[in-house]
Amino acid sequence: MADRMADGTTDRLARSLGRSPAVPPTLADVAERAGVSRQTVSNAVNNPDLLRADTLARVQEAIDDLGYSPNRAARNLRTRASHLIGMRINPAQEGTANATMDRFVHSLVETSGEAGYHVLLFAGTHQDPLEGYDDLLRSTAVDAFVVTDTYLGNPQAAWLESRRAPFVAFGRPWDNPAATHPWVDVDGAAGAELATTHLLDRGHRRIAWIGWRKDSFIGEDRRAGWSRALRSRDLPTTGLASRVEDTVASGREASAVLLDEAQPTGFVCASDTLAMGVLHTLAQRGLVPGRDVAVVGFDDSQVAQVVPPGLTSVRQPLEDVAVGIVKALEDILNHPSRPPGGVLLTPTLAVRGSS
Amino acid sequence: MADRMADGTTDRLARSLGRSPAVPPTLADVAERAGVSRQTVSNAVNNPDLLRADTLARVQEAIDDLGYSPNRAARNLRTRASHLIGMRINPAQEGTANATMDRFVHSLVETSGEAGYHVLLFAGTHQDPLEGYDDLLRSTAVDAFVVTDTYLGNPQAAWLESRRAPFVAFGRPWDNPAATHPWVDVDGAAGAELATTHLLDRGHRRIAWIGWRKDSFIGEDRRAGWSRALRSRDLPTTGLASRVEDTVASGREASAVLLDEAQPTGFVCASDTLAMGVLHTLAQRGLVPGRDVAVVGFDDSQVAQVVPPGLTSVRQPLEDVAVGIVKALEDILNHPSRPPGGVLLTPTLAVRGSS
DNA sequence: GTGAAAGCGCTAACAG
DNA sequence: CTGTTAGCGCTTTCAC
Repeated sequence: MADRMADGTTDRLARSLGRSPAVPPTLADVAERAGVSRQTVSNAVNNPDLLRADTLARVQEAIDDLGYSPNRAARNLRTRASHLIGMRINPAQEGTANATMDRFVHSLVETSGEAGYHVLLFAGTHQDPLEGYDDLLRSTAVDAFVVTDTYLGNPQAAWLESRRAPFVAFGRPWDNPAATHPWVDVDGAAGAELATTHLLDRGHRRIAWIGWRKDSFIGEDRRAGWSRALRSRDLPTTGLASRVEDTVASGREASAVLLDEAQPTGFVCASDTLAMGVLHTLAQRGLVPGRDVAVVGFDDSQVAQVVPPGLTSVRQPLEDVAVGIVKALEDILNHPSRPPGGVLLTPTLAVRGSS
Repeated sequence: MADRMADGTTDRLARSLGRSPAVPPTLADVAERAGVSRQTVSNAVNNPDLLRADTLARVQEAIDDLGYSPNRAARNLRTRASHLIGMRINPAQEGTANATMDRFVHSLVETSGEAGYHVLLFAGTHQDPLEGYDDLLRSTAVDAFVVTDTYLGNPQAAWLESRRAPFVAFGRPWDNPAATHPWVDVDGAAGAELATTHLLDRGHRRIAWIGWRKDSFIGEDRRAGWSRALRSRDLPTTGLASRVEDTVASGREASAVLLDEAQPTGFVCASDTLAMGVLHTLAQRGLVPGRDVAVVGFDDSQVAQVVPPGLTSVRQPLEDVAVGIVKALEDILNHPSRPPGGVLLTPTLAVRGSS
């Protein structure tokens, strides 16, 4: 011990000769300065209640003077926790209006930061949905994952469950009702119903739907909201729906066909991308959105916000999603026994010039 | 040592009774299974050349069997490196077309992943530009930072330099030519010149500029490209430039005034957000972008890509920026002595219907 | 309330 | 080429 102290002091000396905190101070440095043991400093940081007020003050002063912050690696090693949340991001989709995930990342970073967690991003490809998770898990680099693309029917959830890895999903376990992980999702049917009802309130009676292919759970969910709203007023849906790929071109083509064959006065779309396709068709035909034909998108992307004359769009409460996910994360991390549940949030409608 | 071995064996037993890799295997587990020392396993992972081929194969087999991956916390503690790159993200800007940073994050995550680094995101506010950096630095949570909003004249760069913290900036040190940190940037003047020349080639002679306020280094740089292109052909710039805030409304108002007072046939804008403002004005006046008036934006946002009839826009090579930044990061981390430099990349033009 | 001892899992340095 | 020793900085018992 005496040896170590001596070495420590020498280190201090060497460090103070250097310019800046190139080598950060350690617990031992603080202890020495405050004239207490290392454990006392640790307690001052982690269990301040255990210290006498005057001791705490003295230690705190030393901490401030030295600019001490506990070394994460050491703490992580000891506590077997990294306070890092892993999240995989897929390549950015160009040529679409989709930016939900980017907006969500912002919310997640802010919310988890308040809870003392940082977000670790890793890359993934659509080819191998499991890529990246395994390594991070085995090397105990993260405490938990946030899984976001459950809608693809991806196997991450099942795989993570089998590895007993803590995670929370943004999105319901559509294809696995027996799933036991916590999740947070937004009620897409309610969103589409909100959008459709909005158009009904504006006097529209023939309202078309442009959505995704039938194998998309989310797409079918949103579509159900549209048909529910129309049926509740005994209005027709036949011939008014189209299921296409999520591209601007598909939205453009689908809306052209619908306009010709079904004469709708309004469109509700499963995404802003598809809604932009509708705007393309209207522009081509010299029709003015909001005056001649009403259009509503989904996700309230930046595109919806800035395109003239403004695209009315269903807005997912991503901030609340992040809050719910972080809450669920803390739950499973701190109370592993507690049974996990799901949370379904309700979207709102951002009304703009297109309706 | 014998004690420890015995304990280790007991641990193994306990673990194997559990279902899954709830407790990941350690170096010692692999060593025991392969019948070698722990150090040999470490070498197999980090310096495979040091091992004889047959030993390596045996160790590798044990590693695979056990699904071993080195514990990051332990490795980080020992090597004093986290292989984490910190990056601060500001709150998402709603109501604008700006998404450069989101696109950049994707590229950075992918590129740094290939180099063995993960990206740690932390939140920040415009209020305190230093918030978050200090703690991460002192707790040695990250090996380096990527600083992105140098354009605000923010003090991070100077502060990080004074703390001798490794970092690379996306953006030139405009306000500090003496800066000694590496940086990567995109030549905004070249981009605006490219855009302006494009309109000149299409026959336009009166080309207006809508840019940012004079205190924006980036804005002035881009503006210089516009005026350079016009002056080189002896064309007028007087009365054709406007400096406003980066909002759609400002772009709308500025373009309306310019249209009335200077009769431009084309607009080059410092951002897609401003360009969208121009599209608003055109829509209001029944003018068709690309036919009646040409518009070019900056950043090639999703908005530019999907808005009818497509917004021509200067595209920053963010993938190359990320590659350059990661390269610089590896340089300063592995060769701290090597003098850092700056890299200036040239943007391209994505031509669409608006021109 | 405070202090001493132990050890998380790994790798750098050296010994064989 | 392989094994032994030591210790990164911290927190968790457990004495005092």
